[in-house]
Formats: sequence, structure tokens, C-alpha cells
Amino acid sequence: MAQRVARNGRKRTTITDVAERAGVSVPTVSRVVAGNYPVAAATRAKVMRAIRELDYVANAHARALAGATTKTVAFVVHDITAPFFAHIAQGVEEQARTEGRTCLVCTTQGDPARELAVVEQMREQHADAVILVGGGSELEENRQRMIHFAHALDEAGSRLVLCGRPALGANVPATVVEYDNEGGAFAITSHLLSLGHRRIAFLGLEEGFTTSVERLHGYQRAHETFRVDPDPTLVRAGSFFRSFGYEATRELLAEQRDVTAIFAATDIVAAGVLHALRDGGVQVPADMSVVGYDDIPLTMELTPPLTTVHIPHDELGRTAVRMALHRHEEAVPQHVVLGTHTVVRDSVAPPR
Amino acid sequence: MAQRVARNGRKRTTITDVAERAGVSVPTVSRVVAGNYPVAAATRAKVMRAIRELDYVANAHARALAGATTKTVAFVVHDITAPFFAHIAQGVEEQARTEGRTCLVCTTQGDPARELAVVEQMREQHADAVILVGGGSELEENRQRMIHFAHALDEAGSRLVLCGRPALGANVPATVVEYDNEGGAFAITSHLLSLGHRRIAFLGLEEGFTTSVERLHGYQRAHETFRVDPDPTLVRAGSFFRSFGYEATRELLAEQRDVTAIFAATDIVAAGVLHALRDGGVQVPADMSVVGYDDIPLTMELTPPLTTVHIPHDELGRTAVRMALHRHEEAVPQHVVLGTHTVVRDSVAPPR
DNA sequence: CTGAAAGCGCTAACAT
DNA sequence: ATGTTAGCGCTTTCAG
Repeated sequence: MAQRVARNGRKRTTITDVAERAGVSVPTVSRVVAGNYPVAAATRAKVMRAIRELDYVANAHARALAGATTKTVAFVVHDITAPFFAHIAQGVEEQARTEGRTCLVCTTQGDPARELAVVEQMREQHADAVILVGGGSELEENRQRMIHFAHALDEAGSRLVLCGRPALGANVPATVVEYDNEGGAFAITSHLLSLGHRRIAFLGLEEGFTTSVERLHGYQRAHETFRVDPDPTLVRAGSFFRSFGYEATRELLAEQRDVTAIFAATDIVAAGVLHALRDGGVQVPADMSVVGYDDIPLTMELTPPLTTVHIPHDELGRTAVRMALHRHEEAVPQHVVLGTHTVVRDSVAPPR
Repeated sequence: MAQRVARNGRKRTTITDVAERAGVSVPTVSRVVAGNYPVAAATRAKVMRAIRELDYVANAHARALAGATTKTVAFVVHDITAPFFAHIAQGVEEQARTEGRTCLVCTTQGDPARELAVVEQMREQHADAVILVGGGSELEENRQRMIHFAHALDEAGSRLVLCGRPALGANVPATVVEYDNEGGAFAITSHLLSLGHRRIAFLGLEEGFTTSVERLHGYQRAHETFRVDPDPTLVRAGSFFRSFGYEATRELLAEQRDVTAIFAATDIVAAGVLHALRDGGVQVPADMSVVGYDDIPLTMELTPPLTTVHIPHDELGRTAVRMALHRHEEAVPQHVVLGTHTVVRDSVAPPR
């Protein structure tokens, strides 16, 4: 009664081996492993012993195929090295584990085509939930494809979760966990305005990505509230990378636009801004105030430590998993907006 | 011929639905999907059409169960938010995708017990490779358990990969991808010594974790080479966290030990060191030289930018996947040590 | 409490 | 080139 040899020539201990060794039937072994059905103590002991002796582990695929339960959560993200995503991932992973799930992770490098391909792949895996993180494409075509996936997943008993990106529409079966992106931008811009800043540059509008657009809206609404007309030429489009912050700031400095504060769309961009300012001999915050967005750990290491908008990263990830998995329970909403708030550090002062 | 309804009440399009719709047999559908067998163009077209109309995706579990190939790579890491791990993860994910694999990610928070549990779980998943990243436990018991897993995975046709952690022994079937941890520490310590530093503190020895022990060895060997006796009281044990760097430096300063350089075991620790130095009014590098280890992106944002040891993170991850998956091909080694090198930035100067 | 029987969705011989 | 026949390893009725 040695283990069978599979087609590929590998020996793998199966439930049948265990059953033979323990002198019981296959379903009995299944029952003691699952532990959800009465089994005589003596029988259980025999089976457990056989399992240990044979070093048996269940085949997750056979289990998924026979039962209905996959016990995996898929997590799709632009780039796992970005602290913003990594911290959400952390929350997802923790909650998934708490709920007894394994976590599949895929990165898309921000490519909408790859995102679509990855979601398709997750559909094959029958994940209990597919969590999409980070600014999505605003192209109508991609939006439609995503709506399609939401329905496909729903019909398959799975769930699409949009985490930190806008909802797809009213009748789309999806869970959405947002953070108050626009509100955070509004608050930190107001902070600047209330201190007397009137010429505030906004760096990092990424066309077609909702995240930056919403942040810009917050910036604009704050200006309206304070009844100041923002100078549209102070809004610079670019990437979310450090180098963009550096370049854009150099330009701004060269142009002598009388800017007294810079709102970088992300902390990473702000790091580039600070660097350019230092290179240009501009004192922060004395000569120029700088704020960022995201509140990643890096902000504390910057010189000076950066005033920024805090996003509840972990909470976002945990909530996404929790809401998706418990969506059939009552009182579990399927759309929440988590709050953001300004974290005041040392990079802001009133204008001279 | 609508889709069947599974036990759990979900309708899912299966290969049978497609076959019926296209008016062919199930294996024919399988063949066009796999694309590894001759199928008449007309038949293929019919099948493709049915697939599109039914929005069919293959069930990865059924596929894994029937065939031998799982097409997943598991990746086990302490903490995905640590840049060190995130960058390796990036390499793993990229290479896995290149090789047509999905990536399972699990975090252990550095807990050896959880690591063991996770590896067990990966065994159930039948991943093609299980990649363990980061300093492992030096406890003999855990080592034995890991050796056991290496054999179990091997017998199951999978592969244990140790990435950035030491090999388990000569006859253990595992792939190991290391970086020259000791060599990097030797080089950067030599850099300091050659500039004339004689009292160099080493911060961040984490007992029981090989990574820090090897770095300490490099530090010591460099001293021997330069024929200087290192002061053992200058070696401080602690965590790899920022706070440890801060605290340890405050102590060092308070003790007035005539230290002229600090070797922090990681860049994160170095960030804490720099912070403490700034708080204490100590100029870097004029009054104190500081070096780190890892070369994470943060180092460039520190003030001053940190001289550190570069680790080829991406390469480590990619190599791990490549070597494991191609282990049966000739000329693919199963143990490599990737090089590290000192990156000189602005945190080091000769002692006063 | 336990066993026998059926089937999850797919692939891989074996036929034709 | 296509269909037929067997499973892969497990769970879940249904009997006893």
C-alpha cells in the first residue's frame, strides 16, 4: 500500500493511501480532516495516526473541485513595491488569513490591458473575492469590460472589490471601499489657504486616472470655498514618480511664478519637490511650503518631515476583504468611504 | 443547454456547456483551449465562438487536478511592506508571469511557526515552487522541519527555494539563491577602515537570525584584515526597526565612546541613526560617518543620502523563480550567490 | 457512526 | 482530426 504514482511520475500521498493505511473508507478520512461530522474517537485516532505517518496533506484543487469552496482571495495591484499598495496589501493579507483564506497577488504595472488579463485569470482560480486596488482607467471601454467581469464573478459566486477606486455604477454587483480622496485634498489645501497661501501649485495630475483627478477637485473646491481663483497654469500634469516632482519644481522655480506652496499629488512626488527645492536653495517651509498625499512611512524621513494627507491603508485592505466575504450577512454595507485627514508635520508655514 | 447549476447554487459555464453549444465533444474543446493539438480550422472557429458567447473560462482547479501542472508559484515573506521584501517580490512576480505562472503570496511577520504553517498550506496548493525569502530561524528544530518540507515538496514534484537565506545542508533538495551578505558587510566596513575610522559601531545584531549574523561577520573580518581590534562593546543587538537605530544611537552618544562611524545593519536602522544624530546635533558625515545595508529607495531621501550596500533585489527574485522552474535543464545551477557592492553617497567622510 | 456510489471539470490515453 | 473512455483526489448524498 505505498502511494500511487501519478501520471507525471510523482508520488503523492492521497486520501486513499490514508484510508488504506488506517483501514477505513475514504469518506471517513475526509470527515476527520474536515472535522465537521461525528466520527468515533478511536477511528479518528487511527486516521490521524495514518495522516501523520504518511505525511499527508489534502490536495487543495481536488477539494476546490469537489466542494464549492476555494478559500482564496485575489489581490490585484499596480506595483507591490509602492508603499501605498504594499500597506493595503498588508491589510488584505492579514484579513484574508483571519478569514482562513490564502492570498493570490498579481501586479499590473498600471497597464489596463494587463489588469483585464489578470482579472480573467483570477476568474479561472475561482477566488472568493477579487480585489482591485488603485486608480483605474477612465476609458469607457475598460470600464465596460470591468462591469462585465463584475457580473461574471458575481454569477460564479465570487465578488469584485474596488478598493481605493471609484464605483462602476449603480447596478454593478461589486463591493467598493473608497477613501475620501477629494476630501483629503480639500482639507490640506484649505490648511494652506487658511495660512494665507494664495499661489499654490498642484503637481501630478495624471490624465485618465481618477485618483489624481479627484485630488485636483479637492484642491479646486478649497479654492472656491476660500474665494480665491486658482491659477490654472500652476497645475502641472505628470506622473506619480519622484522625478516628475523634481523636474516640475525646477521648472516652476525657473519660471519665477511667485508660488508660495506646492501640493504634490503623492508623497513620492513631494520627495522630488523637496529635493529640487534644496538644490535650488529654497528653504522649506520658510520660503516654500510643501504638502504631499498618502502618508507613507517615507514622509517622516524627509527633510523636513512632510505635512500630508493620511490614508487608512491597512483599514482599506482589511475592510475590502471583510465586506466582500460577509456580503450576504445583514448590516454589511457594500459601499463605504473611509475618512482621510491631514497630518501636520514640518513642511508648512505661513507665506512670507 | 443552459449552464448547469452547481451544488452551491452557482451557475458556472463549464467545458461541457461549450461542447454542447459548439456541437463537438468535450476533449475537442479542451484541445482548442490548450492549443497543443491539431484541430480543424472550422471546428476551432465554432468552439471559439461558443466560448465567446458563453463567456467561458477554464476551471483552474479541475485543470490542475486532471493534468499535472498547477502553474502557480508561492512566495513566502516576513512582511510585504518592507521595501527589501517588496522588491524581491517584484522580481518573483515578474519572472513568474514571464513563465506563465500565477503568484501566491503569504506573509509570516517573521514568526517561524507561521512560516511552517504557511509552507504546509503551499504544499496543499501544489505550487510549482515555494520561495522562502529573508533570514530564517537558526533554531535547529525549525531547520529540521524545513528540511522535511524540502523533501516533501521534492517528492511531490515541487521545489523549495531559499532566497536570501542560507542553505539547509548538502543533501537537501532545494534551490538556493543568496546574495553575498558577508562580503557586502566586509566591503563597506573596509571602506570605513581605509578612510581611517577605527571605532566603528555595529547596530542591529538580531540574535538567531542569520542575516545580521553574517553582516556582523563581514564587519569583523574587515577589522581583522586591517589588523584593528574591534571593540565588542560597540556591537549592539536589537531589531531591524527604525526605532532601534534611534535608541541605540542616543545611548552611544550619551556614553561618549569616541565612535567615528556607525554601521547600521539595515537602511531602516540607519534612518533612525541619522535622526538621532540630527537630534543630538552631530553633523554627518563631518562628525560621524554612517552606513547602512540594503540600498532601498529610501536611502536617497535621507539627509545626507546614505552610503550603503546594494543588494540586487529584483535579480534575486527573478533568479529564484528561473532556477527553480528550470532545475531539470542542464547547466542550471541550484545554488548561486549574487554579488553585492558598496554604493557611495554622502554619509561617509574621513574621521576628524 | 461508517461505507458505497456518484460526480465536481478537466485532460490524456485509446480508439477511430 | 475527432470522439470514447478513464480517471485526477476529494466531498457529498444516501444507505445501512
